[in-house]
Amino acid sequence: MATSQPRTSRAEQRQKTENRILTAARRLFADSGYDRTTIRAIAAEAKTDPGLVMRYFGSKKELFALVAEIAPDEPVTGTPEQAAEHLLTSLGDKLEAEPSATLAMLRSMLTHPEAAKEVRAAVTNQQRDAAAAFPGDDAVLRAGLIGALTLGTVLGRHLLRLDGLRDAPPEAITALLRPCFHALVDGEAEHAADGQR
Amino acid sequence: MATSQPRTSRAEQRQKTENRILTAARRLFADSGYDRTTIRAIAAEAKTDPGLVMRYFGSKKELFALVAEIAPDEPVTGTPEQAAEHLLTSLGDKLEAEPSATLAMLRSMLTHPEAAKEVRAAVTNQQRDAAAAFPGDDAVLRAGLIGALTLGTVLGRHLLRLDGLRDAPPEAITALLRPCFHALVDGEAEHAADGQR
DNA sequence: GTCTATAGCCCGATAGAC
DNA sequence: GTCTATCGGGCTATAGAC
Repeated sequence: MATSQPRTSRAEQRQKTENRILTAARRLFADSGYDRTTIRAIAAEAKTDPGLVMRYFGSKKELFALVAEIAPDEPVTGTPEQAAEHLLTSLGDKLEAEPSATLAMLRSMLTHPEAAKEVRAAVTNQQRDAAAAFPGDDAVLRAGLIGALTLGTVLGRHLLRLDGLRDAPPEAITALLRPCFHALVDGEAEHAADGQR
Repeated sequence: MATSQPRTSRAEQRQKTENRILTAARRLFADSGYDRTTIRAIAAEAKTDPGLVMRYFGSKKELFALVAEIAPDEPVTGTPEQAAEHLLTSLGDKLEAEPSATLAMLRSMLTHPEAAKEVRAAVTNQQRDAAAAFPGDDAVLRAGLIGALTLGTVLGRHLLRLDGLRDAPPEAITALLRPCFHALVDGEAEHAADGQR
């Protein structure tokens, strides 16, 4: 009547397998993007079989949606100067280490429509409330530019691994971009091509 | 002995078909990236059949390599201020209209290794000789940042189509980025997080 | 030369054995 | 519950009919 009690129960074993699958999926999606990552490869890296992956997570699309995510940024508030510093700090964090869940999303954003939607939504969100903290009537454009610059810098560091960007200390990069961000927040475009300020 | 002379010779007809294939391939690669673009779809859009596409261009990889390209930027020279203005003008051109050959490359750069190599090479090239025109010992990093910012802005406009960036006049964007570029060229990082300049 | 038919492969997903 | 075998379908690439 009494069932034997193994050292690791079935439930525990299943949990471990699920976690191995999730970790493998995150890594492979981040490395190769949605299309080039196969259920078979995920199963192999997680040391299980493709059938289990499908059984646990339903479909490749669902698995991607589960492991790829962009952590929402903290809302931007305060004076323009505080907003700029906040955005710089946030960029510094992304440069320090971007979780592979985010890299999976970024890697796929140009070719997987679902990922494109997520990235657009994340940037647009941040853009909307950043713009509210900026003076001037082209605040949305300037906030969008900050989003684009941030994205370009993160891409250059983690995905394209450009010279210099690849291994510079995050503070060196944010220090260099500080004048950029403050200029964009304040909205002081310079008009002359030849006069220097 | 004399062969009849049709109004459009076989050679002309073939030329026209090849051109239709090339145009279709550029458009589809730019829209959907390397993996999601199929030879079948290219043939359908060019109003031919997949066999001919393969016959004319050998393989999907070769066709992509033929139609996707990044036009090399003009070399950066002159004083730091001139270099900054040159890079801004170059960015303005890319914002005005990016050829679909380039968009095809950019669309695929995160998931197709060949495209990644090409984009890296293009950025690194520009970065190298830009750095030579900059003062300071972290010139390579600053030049790399300008490359990353440029890439982010172009991506935001043409591929992600972010609010504001999508339809702003190029001059409005370059005007806003002018202080950024000049600051990065000169290498005047601001150090204090709380003091404003 | 142009196009049709299909080979050969790998995929995501499923059914059923254990 | 876990895993194996396989289905149905899409792809690139090729072979052969016209």
